[in-house]
Amino acid sequence: MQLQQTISQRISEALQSIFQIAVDADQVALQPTRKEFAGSFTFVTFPYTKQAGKGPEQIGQALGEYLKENAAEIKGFNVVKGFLNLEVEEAEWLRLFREMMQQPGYGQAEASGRNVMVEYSSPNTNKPLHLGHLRNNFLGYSVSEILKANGHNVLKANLVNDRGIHICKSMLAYEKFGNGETPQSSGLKGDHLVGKYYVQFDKAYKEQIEELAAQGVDKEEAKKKAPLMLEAQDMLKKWEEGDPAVVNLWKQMNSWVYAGFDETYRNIGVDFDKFYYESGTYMLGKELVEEGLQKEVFFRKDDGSVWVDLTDEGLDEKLLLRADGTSVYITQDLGTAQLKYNDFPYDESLYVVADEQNYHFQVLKAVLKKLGKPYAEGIYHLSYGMVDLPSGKMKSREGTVVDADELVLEMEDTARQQTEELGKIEGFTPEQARELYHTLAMGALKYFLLKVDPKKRMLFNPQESIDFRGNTGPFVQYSHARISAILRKAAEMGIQVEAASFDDFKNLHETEQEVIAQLVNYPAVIAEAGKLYAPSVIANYAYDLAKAYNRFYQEVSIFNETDEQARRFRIALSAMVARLLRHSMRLLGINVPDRM
RNA sequence: GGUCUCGUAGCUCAGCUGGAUAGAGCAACUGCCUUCUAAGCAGUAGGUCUUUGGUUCGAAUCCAAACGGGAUCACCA
Repeated sequence: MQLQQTISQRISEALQSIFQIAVDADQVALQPTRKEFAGSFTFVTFPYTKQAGKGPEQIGQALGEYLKENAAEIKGFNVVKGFLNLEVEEAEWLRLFREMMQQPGYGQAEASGRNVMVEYSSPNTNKPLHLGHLRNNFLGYSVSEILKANGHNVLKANLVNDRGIHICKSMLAYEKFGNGETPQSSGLKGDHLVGKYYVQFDKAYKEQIEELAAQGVDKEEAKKKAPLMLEAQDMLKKWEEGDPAVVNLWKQMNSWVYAGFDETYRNIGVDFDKFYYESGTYMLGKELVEEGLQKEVFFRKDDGSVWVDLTDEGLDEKLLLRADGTSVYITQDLGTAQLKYNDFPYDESLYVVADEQNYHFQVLKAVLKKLGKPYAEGIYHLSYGMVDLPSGKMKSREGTVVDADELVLEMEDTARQQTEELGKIEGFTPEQARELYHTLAMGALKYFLLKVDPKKRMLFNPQESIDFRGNTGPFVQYSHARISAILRKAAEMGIQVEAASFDDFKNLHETEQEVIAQLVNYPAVIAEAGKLYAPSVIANYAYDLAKAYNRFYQEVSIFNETDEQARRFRIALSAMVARLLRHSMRLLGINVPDRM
C-alpha cells in the first residue's frame, strides 16, 4: 500500500514535469501487472494521450525513464502498447518485509473512534438453527471481527425473537400434543424439541384448512378461520395480557431453546456482547408509535390500527400497530433501535439479515427518520443472499432444511474420514484428534459459506460434502500446518525467527517476491473488506496467500539451502505467512492447526 | 403488475472505482514424493462473459431494452 502510494506520487510528478499534466497522486491508478509480463505494477497511459499530445507508447517510455532515474524503488520497466510495467527493486521488497516483521500488530488498523453495533443471528425461539442461520452467524461474527481490525469499537448484539404468533404456534402444539415431554425425558436438544412442535402445528393447521376447504370455505378464508390459528391468536393476546399459564409455558419452552442455542453457538464458535429480547423491546416500540401519533407523522385508521404513510419516499403505507393494540414485527424493531442507541451510542448500526427483508429495513429507516431520530442515518441493512438447496429454498415449516447441528456433525465425520484415509493421525491423542476434526470441519464449513460475496445467493448441495482440497478452508489450514512444521524444525535447530538477520540476503526468488507482494497487500485487503462488509475478500486473500506460499514451498528449499542468510530469510518469510494466515482466518472465525 | 436483485467454463465461484490473450477450485486427462506434511505443485483441455443496442481510444464491468432466475409489495416474522 505504502509502496503503491510512493509510486503513484512519482508518476504524478513525472506527468507534471514531462507533460505538464496535473494529476493528483491518489488519482493515479496502478494495477497489478499481469503474469505474462515482467513487473509488479502497471500504469495505463491511454487516458493521457490527448493532453500529452503523444502516443501511448511514447508516454510510457518517457514515464518509465523518468521513474528509473528518479524513483529509488523502481528497478526497470517495459512498455507494451499503452501499458507501462514497473519492476520494483529487490531491496525495496526486503525493506517492506522487514518493516512488517517488526510490527506485531501488522494488519490491525489504528483506532477510529467509531462505534459500530452489529446485530446478527437473531433467531426465532420456535425452531433450531439451520444452514441459512449458519451463513448469518458466520457473516455477522466475521464482519464484526473485520470491523475491529479496521479499528472500530464493535458491539455484537443478538436480538432474540422470543415472542409473537410463531412462538405461540409451537406453544399451542406442545400444549395439545406434548404430553409433558421435556428435553430430559426425550433426550432431545431443547431447540429441536420445540421445533418439532412448530412443525406439528403447521401440519395440523394445514389439515384444518383442507377440512374447511372441503366444506366449501374459501382457501384464504379458511387460513384465517382455522381453529388452531384462532387459538394461537388468542394465546398471543393472553401472552400480551400477562396470563400466568401462558407466560409460564412460554418461559419454560424458551429456556429449553436457549440451552440448545447456547450449545450450538459454543460449538460453532460465535459469541455476543449483548442480548436483546423482543419481549423486552416491543413495549418501547409501542411508545414510539405513540410518539409518532403525537408528532402527527403517523395516523390512526377508523378501526384503531396505526399506520405510517411512506408514499412520498416511494414506499407504501405501513401498519405499525394492529387494531387490537398488539404489535407487529416492525413495532418491536422501532423499540429495539432506540434501546440499542441508548445502550451504545453508535455511529453505525448493522443488521445482518437476509435480503428477503430489504423492504422491511427501508421502512424501518424511513420511519425512524420521520420520527426525527438522530440514529436513523446510521442504520445499515447488511443484506445477504439466501442459501439454496438443489431442490430450492429451505422451509422450516415443511422440514426441508439442513439442520445446523447435524451438518456440523457430518462435517466432523467427513474430516475424520479424510484424515484417516490420508494417514495423518499418528501421534495424535484421541482428544487431539477430535479437536482437529472439529477445527477442520468448522474451517471447511465457514470458509465455504464465507468465500462467496455475501450479497449473492449461494447453492449448497448436501449430497456432495464440502471439499477439503482446492479453494477451501482446509487448504489454508494445511498451508499453515506445513509452515508450523518448518518453524518447529527451525526452533529445534536453534534458529530464532525474530532475531534472525538476513541483511546481506540477495537474489530474491520470483516466488519469494510474489509472497512478499501478497503480504504487503494485507492492510489494503482489510480496509477493503471493512468497507464492503465482505468476509469473502478476506477469504480470497487467505487463499491467494496460501497459494503463493505453496508455490514458493515447492520451488525453493529451506533447510537444504547452504546460504545461511537465505535460509534465515526463508524461515522468517514462512513465519510471516503463517502469522497472516492465522490472522486472516481468525477474521473469518476459523482456527488454524499446527499439525494436520 | 410495481419495485429491487442476479445471469461469467459441465458444476461452484473470483474478477476493485472501465484497461492487455476473462481467472480459480471441483469434475476429466498428464507429470512430480529415498529431500522441509502430495489435504500440495506443475501442465493439458474446457468461454458468443444471457441477448441486442448505446457511451469510448477500450466494456464482463457503465447506461437502456429484451429474455431468463430470485426476492418483495401481509393486521407472518
